[in-house]
Amino acid sequence: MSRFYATTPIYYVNGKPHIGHAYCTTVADAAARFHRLLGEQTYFCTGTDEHGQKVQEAAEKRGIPPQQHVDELAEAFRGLLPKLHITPEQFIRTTEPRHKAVVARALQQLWDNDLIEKRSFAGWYSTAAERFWTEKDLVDGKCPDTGQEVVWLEEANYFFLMSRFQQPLIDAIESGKMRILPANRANEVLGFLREPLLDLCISRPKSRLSWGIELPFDSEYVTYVWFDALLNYVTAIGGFGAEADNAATLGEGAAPASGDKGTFETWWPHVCHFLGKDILTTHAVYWPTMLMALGLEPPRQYCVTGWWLMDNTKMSKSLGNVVDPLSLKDTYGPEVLRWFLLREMAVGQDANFSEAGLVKRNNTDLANDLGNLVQRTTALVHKHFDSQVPTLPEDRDPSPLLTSAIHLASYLCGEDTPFELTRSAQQVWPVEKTVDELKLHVTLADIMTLVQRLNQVLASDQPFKTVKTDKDAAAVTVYHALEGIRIAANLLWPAIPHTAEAILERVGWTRGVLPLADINWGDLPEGSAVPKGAGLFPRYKLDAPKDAAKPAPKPAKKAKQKGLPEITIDNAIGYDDFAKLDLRVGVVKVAEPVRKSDKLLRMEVDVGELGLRQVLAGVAKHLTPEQLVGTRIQVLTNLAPRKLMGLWSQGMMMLAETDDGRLVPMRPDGDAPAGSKIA
RNA sequence: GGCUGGGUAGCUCAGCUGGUUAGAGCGAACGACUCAUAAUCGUUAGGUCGUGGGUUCAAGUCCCACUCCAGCCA
Repeated sequence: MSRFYATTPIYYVNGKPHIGHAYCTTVADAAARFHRLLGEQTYFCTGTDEHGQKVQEAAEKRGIPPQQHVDELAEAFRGLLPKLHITPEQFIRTTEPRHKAVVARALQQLWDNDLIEKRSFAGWYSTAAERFWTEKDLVDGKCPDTGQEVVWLEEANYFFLMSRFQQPLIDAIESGKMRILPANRANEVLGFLREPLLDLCISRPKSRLSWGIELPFDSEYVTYVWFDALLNYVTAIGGFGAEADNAATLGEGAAPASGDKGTFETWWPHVCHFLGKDILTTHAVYWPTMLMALGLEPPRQYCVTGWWLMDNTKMSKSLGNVVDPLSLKDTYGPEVLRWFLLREMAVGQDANFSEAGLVKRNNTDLANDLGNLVQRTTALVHKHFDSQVPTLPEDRDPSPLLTSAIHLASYLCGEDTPFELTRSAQQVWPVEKTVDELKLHVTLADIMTLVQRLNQVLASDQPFKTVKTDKDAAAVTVYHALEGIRIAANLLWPAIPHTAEAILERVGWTRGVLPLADINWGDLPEGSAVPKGAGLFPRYKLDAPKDAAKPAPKPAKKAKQKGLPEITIDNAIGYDDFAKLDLRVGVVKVAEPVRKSDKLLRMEVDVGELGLRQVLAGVAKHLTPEQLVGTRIQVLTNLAPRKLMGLWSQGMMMLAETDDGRLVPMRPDGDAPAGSKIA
């Protein structure tokens, strides 16, 4: 059985989590889940990087010990995961004793094998940038990055002899042993490796940096970020003697499951490192050479993700263009955010982030296509099939289009079934292929073609019609539609896990999410109960940006119909404009004159679920309080509140104004209760 | 400055080893339907495939130059 060990970078705790962290982790989570669907044994680890100067300084600034400082920040990162429905097997922190022990053992081994050397080194040091510069790097004698003063500093440090592994690394990449996706990133690394590879400085004197892991062979130094951070990938799965510590720290059940050869060999090198393109060199050059020096295989696979842009520039605090996309999870829910992140961005490329884009993805993919499909299908079951999965009648074959949907599903699941390609599905790949290539956006698009095909089937088979004349025919369509939904939901589980599980229940499936190999069309048990429920994905409307260039108002459509006179509407509004109005039936509970006003009446109006609203209306000359109390009126409830005569008005009473200036309240006919929407 | 990749319909992009009228999604327009969350289904979109040369019976698809953009490195 093949294995898949997914990692994210361990995130540096010098700030709060942002969309970049969330994205990379979400992709890794979804990829791990997809591999689980493929029947592979998977392990997924993320965590935090907690040493270094910036952390040390931040803690000093707050006047608290660094450990306390990082404990708090690590929690911010760890706490984000469940909010995004991300479920790693492990969360690792570099300040944990088990990890420090691994780092010490690894460094000692390299020292013993003469792969680490002490060298003295001199250069212009910039405190602000935390690094040395050469003479020609300097700009006007100052740090080229920060523009701050630099000082000439001479110090001895320890160097990892990385240069010795240049050729083995090139070979590993070119032979495909170390696979970097997307491919252009591999070229980038190879380009970097055309130049001579230098040795890597891996230490800092304690005088400059105390918050780090001490070198086992020189207590005057701590190790700098590389060995400290990158080795977490090995610690997490029990390398360098961490098995016992892991089991003790994580608990037996939570530690990586041991295979026949022990935990570390179980997972290494079946790893896929997910990372942003900004840390490609450290992961694809420093890290594999470190592993080679330690006698280990280089990582098998990398997935390099792009950046989310705002208005085509990188999101950055200094640019002030950060609207904290993460907060959108609170507005629209984690599943919608996950869907947007996974579906909108081609893995490896940059993409633009916008709330409008997220809303659009939600509305078109999730609400219109998927959610509505579930809704319309189960509605038929409730109306005509006693809320049970219909029984398939004998001797009735599915329609050709329905058959193609069935074939499409099994094709996605990996069977070599031919199916008819249509205009909207010209190219579809088996899930296994696109997941292997980590083109998850394509995987999701392909699965959605199944959803679209099912909508086509309903339009063409018309079960809502045939159910009246030929119930067996309707039963065939509805049964298979439910089955198609069940399989689509199963396949979508890696992206939208909670929703997928909810959909499975909705179609009467109780066996949960299955691996692809166990998905068989027709397993949905006839007669199982189909529960009722509300819509899965609400549609959202987003106000158009104020400054957006408004398209020229279109001339009103001319209604062409025989016998209907043509009219021209100069000030026509679209349905969307109308839909902005929240008109409700209200029941007047209290009505009284407003002091010092001969026009205004103050009312308290019950508008059902919206509660009691205070409404002021200028009708005192036309109506008495007695004519209003206890009666029903129409209220516009989402008009911006306004103060009149010192009193807030939280709604507008709808009135007809006659030519002679009388005001007549609009009274709802019938018995619609308070709060009913008027449309 | 060096290296790499890219400039294809309003937007986002597919177009493998050169070969019938250059494709999809979104948006837009029009039509159909009414089971459903005003949703769904269908039809339509004529874009000098960055610019200029070249190879070829034939180039978005190969070669050269130029230009613009992005990334990596220094």
